[in-house]
Amino acid sequence: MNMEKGAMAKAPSNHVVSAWARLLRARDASLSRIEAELKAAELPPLAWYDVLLELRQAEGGKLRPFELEGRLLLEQHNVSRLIDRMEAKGLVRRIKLADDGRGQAVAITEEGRALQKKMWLVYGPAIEGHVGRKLAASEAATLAGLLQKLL
Amino acid sequence: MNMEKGAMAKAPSNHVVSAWARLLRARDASLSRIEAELKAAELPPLAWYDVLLELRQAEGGKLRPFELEGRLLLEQHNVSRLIDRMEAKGLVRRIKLADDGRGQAVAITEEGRALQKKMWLVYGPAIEGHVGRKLAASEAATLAGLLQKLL
DNA sequence: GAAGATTGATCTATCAATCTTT
DNA sequence: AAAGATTGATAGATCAATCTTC
Repeated sequence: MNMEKGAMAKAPSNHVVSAWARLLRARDASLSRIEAELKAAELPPLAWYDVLLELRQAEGGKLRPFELEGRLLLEQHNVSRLIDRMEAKGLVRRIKLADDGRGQAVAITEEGRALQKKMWLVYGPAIEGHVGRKLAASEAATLAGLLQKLL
Repeated sequence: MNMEKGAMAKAPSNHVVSAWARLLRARDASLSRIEAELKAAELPPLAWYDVLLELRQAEGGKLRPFELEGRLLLEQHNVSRLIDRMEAKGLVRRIKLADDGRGQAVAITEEGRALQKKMWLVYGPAIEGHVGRKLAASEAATLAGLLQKLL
């Protein structure tokens, strides 16, 4: 019986398949409802919010692209073009680094900080309306704990 | 205090925000790992699997595009082009309906059935390896139950 | 050569408009 | 007009290749 390492996984149980299928559906359904609210408020997509929030929380309001990549689970080329668009809107700006000629830093601007706050005014209530409202407080905590195990 | 209908949602609790953030991350992380396995096996993306599975489970192995749309949470034009690509590969075929001149049905082909089985041989173990393995049996059942509430 | 990041080409997703049948 | 479905145009995502600096 060769069962070493992570290889040789067998077929999943019905409970596991059900959890996986519902993870996909619950995410798609909730996200599309929440994104619809942002869109109705004429705000940009959630990916922009995620970038702005990470930058705002970072030391000095800036991160290097590969750090954003890791935190947002994006790939390098996607980060590159996402930053392009956001820089074009004045939400972030690229800064050359003195100590490493290869790298740059992406810094949030005042406009970026303002947009992040403005988006949260819609995003927060949307999370509450489409997620929080459907769960008891203890259920939300349990769900957060179980999902943590999948990371 | 105007609190009628679904309007006026307030800011979400920390547990709710945490559950939501992890729902997004857990889905992205698990999906990218699982899709990577399909890709390594030179198999098509999961969306194709979903279509094939829905068709196989449907009465007569066929569904109308708008039925697929509802089950897969896709939009009409996306279904239209997804079917285009799958039909080009011989996995499904469009059939004109006698009773409703507007509509068509999408039917799974033998090649489609074969591909669905072949994909499951990789997909099933990938679900077990990236999801099932990280949860106790009772945890998977609890997770499935909580996610159900979000639909 | 490897790390950090970008670019060109291509594929997919999305929006608005269109077409046919009911 | 409404339902079912498709199409043209465009934005975004993905792949492979490239560029610069370490």
